[in-house]
Amino acid sequence: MEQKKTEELLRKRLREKGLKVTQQRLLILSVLEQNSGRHMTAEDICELVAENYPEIGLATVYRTLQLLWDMQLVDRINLDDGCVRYEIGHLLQGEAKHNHHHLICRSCGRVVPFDDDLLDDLEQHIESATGFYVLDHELKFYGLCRECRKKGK
Amino acid sequence: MEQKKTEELLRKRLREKGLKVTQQRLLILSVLEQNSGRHMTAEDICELVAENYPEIGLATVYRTLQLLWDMQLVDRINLDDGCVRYEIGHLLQGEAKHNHHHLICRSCGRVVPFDDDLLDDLEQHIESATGFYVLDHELKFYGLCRECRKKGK
DNA sequence: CTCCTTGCAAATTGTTTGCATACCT
DNA sequence: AGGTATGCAAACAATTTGCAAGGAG
Repeated sequence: MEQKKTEELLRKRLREKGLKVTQQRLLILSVLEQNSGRHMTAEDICELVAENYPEIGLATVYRTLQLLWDMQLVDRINLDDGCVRYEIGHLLQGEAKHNHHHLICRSCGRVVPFDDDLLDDLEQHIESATGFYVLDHELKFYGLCRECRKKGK
Repeated sequence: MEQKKTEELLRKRLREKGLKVTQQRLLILSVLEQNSGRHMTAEDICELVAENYPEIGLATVYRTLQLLWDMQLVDRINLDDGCVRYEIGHLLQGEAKHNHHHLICRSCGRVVPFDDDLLDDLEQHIESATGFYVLDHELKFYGLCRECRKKGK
C-alpha cells in the first residue's frame, strides 16, 4: 500500500510535466522501494529491473534516476567509491520524517546509517540567516567504525 | 607563517611514514593554501602548480591529493558536477575550529559556504550512541539561493 | 645505492549522448 | 498522429595504472 502511494505520486508528477508513464519508470521506482535499505548504483538497479524486464537499458536507468531525483522522489548519495547511489529515503519514512545520514569507515569502508533530526533546526537557521531555501541535504561522517577501532588502527 | 606551519606538518607526517618530501608535494599543498577560499579540482591545482613547475603531471596531482587526504591535511568535497574538489579547510581555521558546509543551488548551481558548529554535538552523540569515531564530515544542502527565489522558480 | 616518486601514455570506468525505433496519450 | 521515451553503441571525461627514468634519504 505504501507501494501504491509512491507510484501514484510518480504518475501525478509525470502528468503535471506532460511526461509519460512508462513501464520502465514504474519498475525503477518499484525496485528502489523494494530495496529501501540499500544504497544502489544505476547498475544495481538495472540488473534488478532486468529480472522482470530484460530489455531495460542502462541509459534509461540513468535518465530515469535523474528524473526521479529532479522530482524529489529519490535521494542521491555519493560514498566516494566512484559511483553515485540512490535510495528512496524520506518518502517511506511516513509523516515523522527523520533525516538519514551515513557514517563511512575510512578503514574498512563499511557504511552505517544513522538517523537524527538535528538538521531541521539548522535548515531553519540557514534560511533566516542567508535566504537560501533548503530542499534537501546530504550529510556524511568519516571515521572509524567500532570494529576497526577494536582491531587497533 | 601559517604557510610554514602546514608545510612542517606535511614534512613531519611524510617522515613518519617513511615517505619522501618532494617539490611536487610541497607545491601542491602550498597552492591549496594560497587558494583557501576556492574548491579546486585536480586540474585546477595542476595548472596552478605548473606556473612554477611546468613539468608537473596530472597523475602526480591525483596521487598527492589522495595522500594529503589520507593524512587529513585537506578536505574533499563533491559538488555533484562530475569531479572531486579539494580545499584546505580546518587546518587554516586555527584553534577556533568551525565546521564548513556548502549550500548548493539546484537552479543556478552556485555554491554558498556556510559555517556552523552544530555538528560537534552530533559527532559526540554519534560516538556514544554507535561507537563510531568521527574524524571528519561533509555536509551539503540542496535548495534555492536567494537570487533564484526572487526570480520566481 | 636503494627504494620511493614522477611523468607520460594507455587503460578503466561511470555516465552521457545521438539516433532510429517503439511507445504513451 | 505526434511528440516523448527507449535501447544500443559510440562518445566522454575524470581518475587510475604500468612502466622506465629521476630523485630523496
